[in-house]
Amino acid sequence: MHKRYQHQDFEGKWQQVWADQKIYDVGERDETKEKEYVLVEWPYPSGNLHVGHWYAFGVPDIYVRFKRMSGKQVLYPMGFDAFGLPAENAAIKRNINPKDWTESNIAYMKQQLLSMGNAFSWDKTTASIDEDYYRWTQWMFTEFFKHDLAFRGVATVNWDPIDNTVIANEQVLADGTSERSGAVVIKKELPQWMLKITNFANELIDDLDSLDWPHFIKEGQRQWIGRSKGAELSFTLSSGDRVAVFTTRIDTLFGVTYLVLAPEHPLIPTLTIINHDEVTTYIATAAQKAEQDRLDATKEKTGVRLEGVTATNPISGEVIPVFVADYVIGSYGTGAVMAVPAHDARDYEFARKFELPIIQVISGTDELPYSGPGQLTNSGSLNGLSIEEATPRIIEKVGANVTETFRLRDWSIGRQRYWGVPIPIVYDPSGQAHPVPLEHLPWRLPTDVDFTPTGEAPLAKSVELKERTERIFGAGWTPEVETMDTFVDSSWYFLRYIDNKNDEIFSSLEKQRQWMPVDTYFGGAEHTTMHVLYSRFWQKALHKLELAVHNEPYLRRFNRGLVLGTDGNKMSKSKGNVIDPDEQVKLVGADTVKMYLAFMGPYTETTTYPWDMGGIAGIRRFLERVNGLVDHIIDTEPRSSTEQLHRAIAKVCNDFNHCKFNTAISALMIYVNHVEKAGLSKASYETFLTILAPLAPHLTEELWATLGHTASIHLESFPEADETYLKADTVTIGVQINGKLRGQLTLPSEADEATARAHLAESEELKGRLERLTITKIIYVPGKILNIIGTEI
RNA sequence: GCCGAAGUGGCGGAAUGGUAGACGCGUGCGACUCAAAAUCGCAUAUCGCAAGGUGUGAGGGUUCGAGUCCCUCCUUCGGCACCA
Repeated sequence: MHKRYQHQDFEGKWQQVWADQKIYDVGERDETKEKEYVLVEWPYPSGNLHVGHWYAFGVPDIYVRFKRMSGKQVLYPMGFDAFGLPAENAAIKRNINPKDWTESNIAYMKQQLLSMGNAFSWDKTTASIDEDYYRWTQWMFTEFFKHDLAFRGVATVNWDPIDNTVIANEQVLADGTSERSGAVVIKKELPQWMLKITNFANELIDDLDSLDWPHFIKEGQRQWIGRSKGAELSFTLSSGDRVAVFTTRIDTLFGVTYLVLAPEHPLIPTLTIINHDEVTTYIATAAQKAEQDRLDATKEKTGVRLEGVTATNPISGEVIPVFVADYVIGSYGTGAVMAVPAHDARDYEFARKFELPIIQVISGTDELPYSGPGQLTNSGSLNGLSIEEATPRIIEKVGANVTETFRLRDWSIGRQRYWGVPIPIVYDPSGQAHPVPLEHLPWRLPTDVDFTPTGEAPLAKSVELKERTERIFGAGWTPEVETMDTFVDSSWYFLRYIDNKNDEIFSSLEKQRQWMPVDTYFGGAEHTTMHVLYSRFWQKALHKLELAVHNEPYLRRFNRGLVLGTDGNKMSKSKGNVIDPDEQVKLVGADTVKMYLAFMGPYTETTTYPWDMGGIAGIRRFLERVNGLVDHIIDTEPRSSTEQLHRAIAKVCNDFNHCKFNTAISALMIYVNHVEKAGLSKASYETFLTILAPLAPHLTEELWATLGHTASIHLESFPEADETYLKADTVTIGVQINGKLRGQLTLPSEADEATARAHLAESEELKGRLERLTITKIIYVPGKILNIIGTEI
């Protein structure tokens, strides 16, 4: 008789044993085995594990354990992305140091993570706040600086005019106000530390082709980078200046009826403009314009004509007016646009408002604006040509350059915050920036800082930082006072895991050759563009500087879904629908919680799953039955049980490989349903425990030990299905008449068509129908279907 | 508006172009019990007494055969959003 399933009696015990025996540590690379690097996004140590963490780390753990048992050397590291605003806010609120707060959270969270019973490679852990981590973050930044990949540029930032500080996009609320002060956020041009991600724009798109990622993630990145192929050409102004414009539709050049410059366009201040005051006022208003208005694409277009300035259409020689309007973006393309109101919705709207001529130059419809295919018209000698034919001719005629433009901007990484990696730059007395040399790294975050927000960068108030700079570099030298965006920290953590104790370099080429690239990266959909793109850039930049072996960090990427509350809403304290995983674990055990999350639905779908109390009870019920399975052991099991076992092995193995944990679990349920009735041998019982082990590591370990085993079940090999048991003697197939299902037929599994016909002739079920049928054709797909085509009498 | 994903029972979801609804939840009936819970057994897409129909968002198409492939449309979700 079996013991009751008391998860609380053994889950903690086994977690302790695994930790003591370090059975999940990977140690050095073992070249006799294939490697598998499984990565999950390292968490922010908020101090409390929620269901999302379980979903993010617990379900991939199934895959990890399966691969490990299948003979791979699996690296499944865990660490902490521990810089960031929440620590600063918590510290301000509780009047404690962000470092202490963060470190105590990490310690607590490690304990919680252990309670999940995951097979983490704890010997490879790291955290972004460790000095031997951020030292290298800083060093790589200085290398980028030396190679012009990090630079001081000008970026448009979100400016909070009440707090007088730069705020992040995420802190701008949907209505365009600041999350912090409630002020209406404005755009401001400020000098910023930037990373030259745009240098890699083409590679970041083109190299996606080599990756085994879902289509939608690749498309998301492509769209984010936003490559447009087109042409750049110049218009000559009445002042003699030339204005470059970028267009994807140079074929519509004859339809240009005006030119538009962005308010930020550098040429404007140099021009002699009759209505100078009006233009200046407009530009000032546009610059101060609230984020609120800019967000609203449906708002009416505004602009001012530059009186006294005209431009000449390079192909028609026509003289056209020039406008300044904020619907043209200064930082995209050349910051100037040739307006073709007949074939562009925005230009059309603007032209209607300012009563400008609209000349249709592509035929196809009378409905304007029109952007579909057609022939050129009103285009001089080019009339009648298709868009494709006309494009190269016009390019040649006006001497345009075929070019590409990107939506992607350089990455602005400076933050006026305390709790981050100090940007390792010092300025000499003339204001020239110099990288802090490696011997002085880590360039430590000073502690003598009041980080209460005032609008000034907190590090500017540090006496220690100022004195340190002067002591090391000389009198009059000053430190950079900004810290780095935390996305920088997480752009290379997977490289540190594999060589986390190296003092010489952030990650040796040797270790990279051994472990990189990441084979499977499980993560959240919210990181599709930002983090995944930034870290791809970082990898490419390192590769270019010959500091990284590989050009791409992640071979395979999966985005998981989102677990909702029982009411179908996103879990939130205010809705009171938060499921506390600790409570659930206490109630039903870690194995049940993990298996329930895996059973809810396919893991690699980016969708939502409401938490179902009945569903988790069902999983617990299943594990109770597994616990009692020992009572069904018999000396000689029937062949059906052996067949079912091997079918389950084959199915589970295949499903695990494809991360389809839900159907793998269902296969195991089918097996248990069968052997509870038919009985199973002791050998089969042991085999079953090994295939269940990745899903229920604690229970299977306990049952394994009960059988007298002294070594862990997790060191066993994953069984292989025996082909001879996968084939049944007979097979039941469907019989269709004219494509409609009309009955069934049980045949020997290797039956040929003649045999199938012979069985059909004897079928009582189908007799009546067949008598009324003149058969013209029979389609027989062995093991699948018999379709009889004919005419009914 | 553009890009992407998805629409299957009361619910979560299964289904290499080949018997739609596996598995689980829920529900109903039964067994056990003084009773309830737990557990076990049976049933459970839908219309129909039945024979037999009808069914995977809608409508077309390809095919011997379509949830699956193609076209048009609708709805929901996610991302981007004046990017020339």
